[in-house]
Amino acid sequence: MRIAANSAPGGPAENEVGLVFQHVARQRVRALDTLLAPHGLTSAQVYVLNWLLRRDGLTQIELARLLDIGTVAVSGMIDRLETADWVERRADENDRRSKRVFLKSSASSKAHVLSEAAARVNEMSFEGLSGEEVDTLLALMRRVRGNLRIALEEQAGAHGGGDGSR
Amino acid sequence: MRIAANSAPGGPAENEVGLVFQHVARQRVRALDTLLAPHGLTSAQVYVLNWLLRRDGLTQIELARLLDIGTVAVSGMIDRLETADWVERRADENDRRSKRVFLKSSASSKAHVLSEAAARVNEMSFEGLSGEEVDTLLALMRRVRGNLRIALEEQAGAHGGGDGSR
DNA sequence: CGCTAACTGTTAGCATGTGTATTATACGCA
DNA sequence: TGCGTATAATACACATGCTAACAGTTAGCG
Repeated sequence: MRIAANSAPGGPAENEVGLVFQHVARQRVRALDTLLAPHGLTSAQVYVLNWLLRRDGLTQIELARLLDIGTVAVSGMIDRLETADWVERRADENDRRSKRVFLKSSASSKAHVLSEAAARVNEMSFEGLSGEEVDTLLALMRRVRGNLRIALEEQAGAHGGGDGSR
Repeated sequence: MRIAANSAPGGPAENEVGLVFQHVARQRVRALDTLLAPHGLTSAQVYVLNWLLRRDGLTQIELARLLDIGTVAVSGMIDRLETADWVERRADENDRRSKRVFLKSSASSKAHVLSEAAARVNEMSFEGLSGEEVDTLLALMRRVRGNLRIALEEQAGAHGGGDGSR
């Protein structure tokens, strides 16, 4: 099937730019999910577990900020991780609003699986790219992320916006 | 809050690489959704409409391939777009299994809104990057997408895999 | 102290994506 | 011709994200 080039008369080329970011992100999720499925884990869950491996006992709101998702999404994630016995919630001693999330041993013992899967997806992604190209790509992506972070804050603030839950 | 650098003892640096792709993709969705909400549209719906603006009457499976999602997801998308009266399904004359999706006038008349929103998100994303840097970034992203496309096919084929619905 | 505002987490309802299974149709080859 | 396979769309169940609304707790300030 042939698709018209970007400059098609009625076809906005801006759209294709957006799709490439969506596609890469989703492809990486699919690749990671496939690698993790035999262990009963998903990519999103592994992002949570990896932060906890670095820093056990994070509060849910700290996780939300690190993962750049809302507190509602974290709540659901921890529900599922807790049900599957990977983590447990414990009340914070100093602030009864907060709950801290701790890894259980079943999760800690899987640390190598998580790193290996992440490394494998990076290999798949960067096949044929030089180290320098990978560095360039990641540096540019981080600049884009920074741009969007600022722009989204302005966007939220502009229309009388929300509670800052993300 | 300070986060340990990538080389933290137990903390796999591979993970942070994955997150940057996830974050940029989600941030772009959020920015686009915010711009489109006043028009009663979402980013995913706009990706569909934009392809139809280029090529009206695509079948659902063609849309699935262009958007790199499964046929099930397309089915749901078109359900919602049809309910909101943006598009309509018509039976294919030559193949009674297929349904072709056509824009309704309410959608065609919004074409400029869609391009402007997409262009605005690109401005937000690429603020402060030179044209050359943007080209470099997009070229590298397309190479990554190509790598992952191949790797995912191998991954699917390797374990006795599926029906090729994506 | 007490009131108000901010913060943390959850519930409810929705959009978007996934995998698996099913139905209906089309096609290829004995 | 007819049987078996491939294809197109869908139903079902679930994971992940969102917004809005709420409850409980903390903190700030008169």
